[in-house]
Amino acid sequence: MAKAYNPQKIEKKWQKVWETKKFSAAKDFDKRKKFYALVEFPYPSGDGLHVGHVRSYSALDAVARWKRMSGFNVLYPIGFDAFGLPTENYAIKNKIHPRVATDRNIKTFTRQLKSIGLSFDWSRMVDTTDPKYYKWTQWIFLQLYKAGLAYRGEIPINWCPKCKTGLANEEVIAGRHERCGTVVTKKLLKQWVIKITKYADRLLADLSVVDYPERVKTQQINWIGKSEGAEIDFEIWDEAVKRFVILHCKGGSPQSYFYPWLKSRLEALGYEVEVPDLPNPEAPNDLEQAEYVSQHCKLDENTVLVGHSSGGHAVLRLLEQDRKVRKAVLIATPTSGKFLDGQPRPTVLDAITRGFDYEKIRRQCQDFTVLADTHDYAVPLSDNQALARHLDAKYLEVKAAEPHFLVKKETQVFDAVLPRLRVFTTRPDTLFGATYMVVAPEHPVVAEYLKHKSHVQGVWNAKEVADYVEAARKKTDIARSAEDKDPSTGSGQAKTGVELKGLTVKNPLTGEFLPVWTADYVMMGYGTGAIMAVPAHDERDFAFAKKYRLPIKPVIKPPDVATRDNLIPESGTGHLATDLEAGCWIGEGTMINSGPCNGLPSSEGRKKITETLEQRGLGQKAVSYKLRDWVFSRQHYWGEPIPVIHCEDCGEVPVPEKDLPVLLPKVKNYEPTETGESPLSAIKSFVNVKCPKCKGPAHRETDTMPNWAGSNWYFIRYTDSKNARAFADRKKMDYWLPVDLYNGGMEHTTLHLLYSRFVYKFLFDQGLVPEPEPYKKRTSHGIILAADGRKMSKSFGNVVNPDSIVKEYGADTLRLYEMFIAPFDQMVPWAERGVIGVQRFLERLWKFYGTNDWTKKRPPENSKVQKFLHKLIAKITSDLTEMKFNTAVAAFMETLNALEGEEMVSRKTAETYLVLLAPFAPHIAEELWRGLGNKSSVHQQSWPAADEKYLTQDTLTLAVAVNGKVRDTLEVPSNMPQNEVENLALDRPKVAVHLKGKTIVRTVFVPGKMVNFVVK
RNA sequence: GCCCGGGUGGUGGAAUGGUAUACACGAAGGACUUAAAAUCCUUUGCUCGAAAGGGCUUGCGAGUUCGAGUCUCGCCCCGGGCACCA
Repeated sequence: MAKAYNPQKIEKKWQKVWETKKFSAAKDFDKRKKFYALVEFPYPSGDGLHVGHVRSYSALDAVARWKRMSGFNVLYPIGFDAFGLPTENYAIKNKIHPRVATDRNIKTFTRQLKSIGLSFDWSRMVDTTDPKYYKWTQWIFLQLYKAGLAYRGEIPINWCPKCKTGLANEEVIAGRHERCGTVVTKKLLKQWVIKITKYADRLLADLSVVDYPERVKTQQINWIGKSEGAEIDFEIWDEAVKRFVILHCKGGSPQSYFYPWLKSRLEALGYEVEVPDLPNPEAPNDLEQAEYVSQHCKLDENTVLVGHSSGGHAVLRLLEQDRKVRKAVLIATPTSGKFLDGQPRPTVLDAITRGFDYEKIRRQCQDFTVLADTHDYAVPLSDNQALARHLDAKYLEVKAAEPHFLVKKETQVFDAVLPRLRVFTTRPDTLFGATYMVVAPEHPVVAEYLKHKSHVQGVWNAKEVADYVEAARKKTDIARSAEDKDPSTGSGQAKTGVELKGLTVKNPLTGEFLPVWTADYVMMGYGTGAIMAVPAHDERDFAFAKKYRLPIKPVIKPPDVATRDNLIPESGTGHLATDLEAGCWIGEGTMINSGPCNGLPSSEGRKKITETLEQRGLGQKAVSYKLRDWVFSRQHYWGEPIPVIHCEDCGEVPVPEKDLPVLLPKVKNYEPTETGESPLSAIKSFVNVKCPKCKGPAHRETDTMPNWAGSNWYFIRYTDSKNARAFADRKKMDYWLPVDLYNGGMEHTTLHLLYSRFVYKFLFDQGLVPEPEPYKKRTSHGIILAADGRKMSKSFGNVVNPDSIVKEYGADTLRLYEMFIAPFDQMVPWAERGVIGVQRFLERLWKFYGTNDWTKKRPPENSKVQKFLHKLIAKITSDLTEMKFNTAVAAFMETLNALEGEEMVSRKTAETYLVLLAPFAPHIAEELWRGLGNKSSVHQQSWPAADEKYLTQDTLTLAVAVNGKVRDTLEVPSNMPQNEVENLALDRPKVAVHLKGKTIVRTVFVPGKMVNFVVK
């Protein structure tokens, strides 16, 4: 067997054998213990497989093969994540249908993957663009929809002007689209959004039960961004308001429903409140009730009139009869007489029939608020809307605590009666230091202000505010944050903003009046979109206050500067010296200028102030997350159609499950449009459908899903990839899930990894999957850079195609090299000259097996060889466990080097070596194994165990050191007692030289390692 | 700015607080060859020395320890993530 090593020939040969024998097929319900190894399935781009794919796939292939040999029933599947922009762009550019391009690319990828000898179970292959697959992607969407976790909202979203599509927050990296690098802008679009935020806390908490690398966990923790603090309400001050008169509903009384609660809350804030006992509550007469109020209550231009349901009619009637009031609030007041529950209410109907002179009413009061309940059982929303229109009122639509606001505590009513600005802060302890407020330009209070509502002294700078809001809307995120450094301080940012002149709020604890600003350094999407600015203790507020000469009021005294004790704040941030010079201290300290809290440590003040606010109903503990809801719409062709139909009468109607999948139609033109509409919207036969509910005319949703939709759950499908009745059989899921080992790229940490954890948790809540976490263990490979240190990219022309390496060196060389090149989780530049080292190793291995005559009887091998072998068994086993593939390959090389120098290597040793090598270099191991005359495959051998007796040495090389410096080494039997070793060591001339004239004060003996003399 | 990684020969890298530089690439010298490639052998951290041998060395500076690449503190540099998140 002196043939030359010809990898191309033997690799093809064995790949064929393995495929026909189905060595890598996973067996459902097998009695062996299961092991599910998963790699992120590739996106089949036109560029073909990348050496980066090979790195993680061959590493996990080694693990999968090793696990099989260790007696596990291994599932190591593969598939293709084929929907998405790259294919669509490629198709547009080359005028090929994406379907055709995808099929072609999948074919290429399959050929390439197979050429590497990866032991995937190809029978379970999935393709996310296959209707049999995406039927279930759509089905999962419908489950989310039914659970109220998918909704359509008109929100400003990230928009890529180049790809002409909306993007999720996670797809924007440093203000740019992660795929094409274009600067992302904002666009107001009606979008499908998934409420991933509802799972924020669990996604965070369950990170403690999974085995993920620390860097992955931290990235997810930061992305979810939980902050604990408080929400605090600042009353929007109207100095004209002095008293409230509350008129109850039909069947009510001053003691019923929310009236006593509302009364006491308002009184606590210093307002006069009257809740008259209206006559004939069971059969209210608006004229009679208005007359009663007119006579018994004090109504003037400092009064706010509040009417609940039929009480609202009395309010309207009073105004109609020339009573002037400051403000009127109408809560769920009927106007059409069409009651949703169809119950008769004749006296209420009388009032409606009499009608109201809205023009006259509007003259009596400048400020109307209409509060509607979205799940009212009696008053339709349209009644409230009509009323708001007639009165030019501020219109609020809320979901009441109980339908029609019939409950003891109704915060929504309180909010409507007494408008307040709610802020979120992590530092309630600095409440006494708030000197102004800032709201995001998108905050509703700004729009109200511009509409001349919710203010008192008048709107003095409407144009300035409107211009600012418009400018902020147009700015990209990059432009917002690139407003860069303040030249005066070198840090902080030159923030912009304008005051909403005429708008004032009241500090709930101090009663101080504070101006309100709008500035784009406050984000609408975080917290409440409004902050209390504490310039003395927040760098951003500080910079803003300095620029606009707003007052700065210190309320936290930093720890003692003179002693420099306790200078590190709890948060770990802040640099005392510079902060103090700047006049801004963001750390902890002692409270000053804070009334009853003076002298408290700030951490305690936080608790005390929150409690005080809670007691007075002016605030509460709150948690805020940076995580945003997941924008799920894409205005593109090559994606899963969102299975929803819009009907003029029924509104949004989900496609019935029996009608799934909603097939992607064949179209001529799949280029994205300028308008933000999907190209599907031009396909009449697709768009125009019958409503599944009422059979009336309706149209289909034309947005498609993002590329992450199909990859959310693909690992579930692998357990039962051909199931036509369910997304997977529950018994099979119970057997295979969760994934035991999942390897993928760091770039997916806050995308695919987070999304799929969320979807899996959701499915778990629906009782559809067996566990709350999909992946037991996650590992991450480092990316392979090009030789020039840049990212491999077609545009740089530095991409290495694995085909050429396989052709020149063989798949085994490529596999071993990629494992050898660096630690698995570390990024590394490709260096082709290093490939030769691995190839030389395989050539030497080939020669070693070819030149020994293994058929001849050989004498028993010496224990030295046994030791090499068992050391190798132990090393390879532990390296596979710890995914240290680079040192495993080094160990194979080392051991071969050692064996080459030995005369007596038994056939058994030679065989075991190949068994160990089989997971790493499967082809050559198989060829040499069969060359030794074995009939069965090397891959079906069981994994050897290292024998302890060969791992211990009978002689050891000990280091002899003087004062920690090694001076000599000593060859001794491993069981030699300490005193004999010491005596031996003392006799060594090299040691003696350093001991001469000194006294030994101590001797340190480390068994098996060294002896150290400490001398003076 | 904040949060993670990381810094070891010419290069990729190895090292449970115990002989730093395994394994490999590259380089130099040699063998084989008419020659080259391939292969094999030798050398290869720096430095002083003819040699024996000595000194120095894991980004920098301190500390703990009999002993530190490894642990602690401060600083510098590189990579990644987040980025006005209140």
